[in-house]
Amino acid sequence: MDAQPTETETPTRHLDAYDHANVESRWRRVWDERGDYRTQLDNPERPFYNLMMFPYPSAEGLHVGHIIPFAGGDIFGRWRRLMGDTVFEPMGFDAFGIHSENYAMKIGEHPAVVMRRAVTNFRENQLSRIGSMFDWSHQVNTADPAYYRWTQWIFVKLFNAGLIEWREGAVNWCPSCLTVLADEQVEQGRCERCHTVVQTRYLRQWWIKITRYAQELLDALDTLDWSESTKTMQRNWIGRSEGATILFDLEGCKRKDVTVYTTRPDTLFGATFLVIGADHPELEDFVPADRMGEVNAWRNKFPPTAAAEPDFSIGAELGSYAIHPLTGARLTVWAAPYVLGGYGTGAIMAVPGHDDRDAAFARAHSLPIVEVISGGDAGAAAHTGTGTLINSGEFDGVTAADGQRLIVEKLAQLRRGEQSVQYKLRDWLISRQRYWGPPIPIIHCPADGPVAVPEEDLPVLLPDVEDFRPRGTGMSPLATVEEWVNVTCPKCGGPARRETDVSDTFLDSAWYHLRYPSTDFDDVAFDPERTNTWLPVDMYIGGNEHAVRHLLYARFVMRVLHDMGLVPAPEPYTRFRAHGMIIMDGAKMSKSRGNVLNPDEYIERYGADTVRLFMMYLGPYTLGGDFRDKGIAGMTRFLHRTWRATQLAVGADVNDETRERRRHRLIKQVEDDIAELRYNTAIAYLMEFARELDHESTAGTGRRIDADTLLKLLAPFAPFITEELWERTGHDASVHERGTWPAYDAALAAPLRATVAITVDGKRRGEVEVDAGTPEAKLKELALANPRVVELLAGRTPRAVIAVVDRIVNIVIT
RNA sequence: GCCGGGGUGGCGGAAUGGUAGACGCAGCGGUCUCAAAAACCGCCGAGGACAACCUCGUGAGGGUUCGAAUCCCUCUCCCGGCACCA
Repeated sequence: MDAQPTETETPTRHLDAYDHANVESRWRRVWDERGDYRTQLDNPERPFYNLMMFPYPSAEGLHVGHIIPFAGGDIFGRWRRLMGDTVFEPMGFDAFGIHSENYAMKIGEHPAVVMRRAVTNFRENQLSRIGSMFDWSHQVNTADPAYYRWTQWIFVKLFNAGLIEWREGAVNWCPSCLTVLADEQVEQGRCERCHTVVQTRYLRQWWIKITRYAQELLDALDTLDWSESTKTMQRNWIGRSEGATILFDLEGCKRKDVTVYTTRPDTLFGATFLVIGADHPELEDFVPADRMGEVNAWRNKFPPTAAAEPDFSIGAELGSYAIHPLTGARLTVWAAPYVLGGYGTGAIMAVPGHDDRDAAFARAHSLPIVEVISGGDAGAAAHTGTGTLINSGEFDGVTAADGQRLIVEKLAQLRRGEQSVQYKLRDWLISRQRYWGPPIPIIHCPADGPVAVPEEDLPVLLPDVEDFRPRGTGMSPLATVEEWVNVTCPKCGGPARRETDVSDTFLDSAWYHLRYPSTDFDDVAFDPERTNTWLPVDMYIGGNEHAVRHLLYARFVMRVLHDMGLVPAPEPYTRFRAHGMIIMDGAKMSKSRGNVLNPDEYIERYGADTVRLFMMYLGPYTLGGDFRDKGIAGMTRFLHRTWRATQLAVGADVNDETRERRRHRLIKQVEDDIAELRYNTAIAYLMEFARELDHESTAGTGRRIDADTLLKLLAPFAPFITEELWERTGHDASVHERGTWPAYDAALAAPLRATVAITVDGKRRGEVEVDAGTPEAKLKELALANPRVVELLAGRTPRAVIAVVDRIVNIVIT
C-alpha cells in the first residue's frame, strides 16, 4: 500500500492495509451486538417488507448461485433502508420435504438430526457471512412444530371451507421416492427431485381445489408488478382456452350420451369419429357389454404412463356409436392414450381434416377424413388454420370465426352444446406417503368419514419414528405407528384412525411470508395488526424455477385467506423479480455436473464485499451470467482504491460546481439503476467515480463530501468495508443508518456540456462541444461551419439538415 | 411443435431510434524497482495509410428511416419453460 509519504506535497498519511477478514468479522460482531438489523415491527415508519426465497438446508451447504438472490435482494433492502424505509428482511429454512428426507436417507441419519445440523451450518457459517441484514430474531423453520402447527391450521381452514377433498384420481407416482407428486412437481414426465420417470396410479388422495381459483389467479396477474417471464409461465400453466362443449348421443353402450370439448366448433362437420381418453375413469360405460373383456385386455396391455411418447397407432375401436348432433351420422367411438381422460371432458370429437393428432390417428387406423375448412393443401398435413367453411351444410361459405359462433348458437338452440372455457391447471395433490412433513390433520371415522382435527388439538405432532424410510406400499411410514394412528373421532367419540400421509412441502412455503412478522406470537398463525402493517411483501426475489409451483400456490393460499377475511390483501407479493440463472463454464450449476462452487472459500479468500460486488457485476441481474472467477481481481482493485481514495480525501470541501455536478449525476445514476436492479451498471458508475476521487485524493484535493457520497452509494453493495471506512473517516453513526441516502438535485445531475456528433449522410465526420440545451438552429449553424463539412459539401446545398439537441446533427447531401 | 429470453471486441458486458463497444477481465507498452510483485499511467473491433484520415463492422438476408445493435418481415443458432391440453 501507500506506506511511505514519498512526495512532500502529497498529504498521504500512513494507511494500514485493507484486511477484509478483520473488517468483516468485526462489523458482524458489532452489528449483532447492537442489534442493527432487528426490525421494530410495531408502528414502524414506512414499513418495507423485503423478502428472498428461503433455502432448504441441504447438507452440502449453499453454493455460489445462492449469493445471487441473497445478496441481490439485500442490496435492494439496504437501499430502501437508506432511502428512509423501515426494512424487514427475514430469513428462514424450508426444512421439511422430500429433498431433505432423501438426503437423510442417503447418509443414513434421521432427518431431524440432519436438519438441525444443516440449519446451524447454513446460518452460522454461511448466511451470516454474506453481509445480508437478515433479522434472525424472526427466523422461521417449517419443520418446527411452532410453525407446522399453523400449516395444519391452514389445512383445516381450507378443508372446512370445502377447498380440500379426499378423492380417487389418476396421480403421478414416483417409484423411486415412493410417493405421489403434484403435477407441478413433474418435469417432462420425470420426478423433479430424482428424475425418475413417474407412473400413473389411481389412488385416493387429498387434493386442494386450486382450479376453482383458475380465473381469479389468471386475471390478477395483470395487477402484479412481476417479471414478465414469470407471469407468462403462470398464464401458460393455468392454460385458459375458449371453445365449446358438444353433446353426442351414444348407441350400443351403457352411457346414453357424451360431452366433448373442442376449441374448434367450426369444424364440427369434419368430425368423423370420437375418441375417449384411454385413462378415462368411466371408460367401461362406453363399451358394449359383449366387448368389455376385449377392451379391458387391450387397456391393460398399455398401462398408462405419464412419460409416454405420442404413439397414434395405439387405439381401440370400442364398438359403440356416437350420433352427430347436426348431421345424424353414426360415428365410431375409439379409446386412445393420445386423448387425456383428465383434461376437458376426457373425450373429443376427432376432426382429422383439421387437427394434426386426429389426422395421425385417422391415418394409422384408416378412418375417414373430411375437409370442412377451405385453404388446405390437398394431401398434405391437416389444415389447422382458418378459412371458409365447406361441406358444412347450411354453414357453407361463412368464415371460420363466424362458423364458430353460428354453430355454437345452433347447438345451443338444440340444447346440444354451449360455449365453454377450460383450463390446463389441475387440482393440487398434496398427499405424500412420506415421513418428513406435517401430518395431514385429519381423522378418519368409520361413521363420520374424514373429520378435521379440531384447531385446539393442533399441532398433530410428527411422531418420532426410527425407521422413517418410505415403504412403497402406498402408505406413509406413519401408518406403522399404531399408538399414534388409533384415536377417537372428534365428532362422535368412536374409534377412528389418523390420516397417515403428510402434506406437500409446498404447502409449508405457501404461507411463510405471513409467519415471519408474527414469529413472536404462539397463539395465532399471524397477528392481524402485524399482518396489516407488513403484508403484502413489497419486494420478493427468487428463482423462476418456482414460477408455477411455490409462486402459484402462495398466490392461491393468500387469495383464499383473503376471501375468508383473514389477510388484508389478495396477493402475497406486490413486486417479484426473478434473478437470472448463474451458469458455470456454460452449464447450469448442479451437483450432478460437479460444477458447484462453494462460496465459503471465495468469501474466505476475497471477503464477502468483493464476492457480492463481483457476482452483481457479472451481468444484468435478471438475466444471470457465466461465473468465471478470473474477473474478481477487478473488484479487489476497486475496493483497495476506495480504501485509499476515501481515507485520503482530506482536501478542502470547496464548492466546486463541476465537482458538485459530477456528484449529483453519480447519485442519480446509481439510484436509478438500483431501483431497477441494474446492479452491474450501478457498480460501473461507482468504479468510475472511485478512480476520479482517487486521483484527486492522492493529489491532495479529494473532497470529503465526495468520499462520503461514494461510501453511502456503495454501502448497499459492500456493507462491511463502507462501514469501516465510514468510521475511519470520522463518522459516529452507521453508514447504513436509515434515511441517510444522499439526495440529488435533478438540475445539477444533468450534464452542463454536450458533445454533439456531426454526421454527413449518416457517417460521422466530426463533433462539436456545446452548452447543454443549445438549440437546433445553433447546432446546424455550427455543423455547417465545420471545415470538414464544408469540404465534403464542396459548394453544394444540403438536401436536409437534421439536428437533435445534445445529440447529433446530420447533414444530408445525397 | 408452442410460449418466453437472448446472439455486440480475445472474454463478461454497455448503449432500446442519434458518436457502437461505457465499466471490468485478459493482453501489449510504460513509470517505479537491483529485479520481480503490487500500485499507477497509456494503448487495446478488423483492414488500409507516416499521419490527418478512409473503408468495413452488433448471428444471416431483406425492409422502414435523414439516421437502425435498437423498429418491421423472413431465416438461423443458443438458453429457459410447457409439451398428445383437442
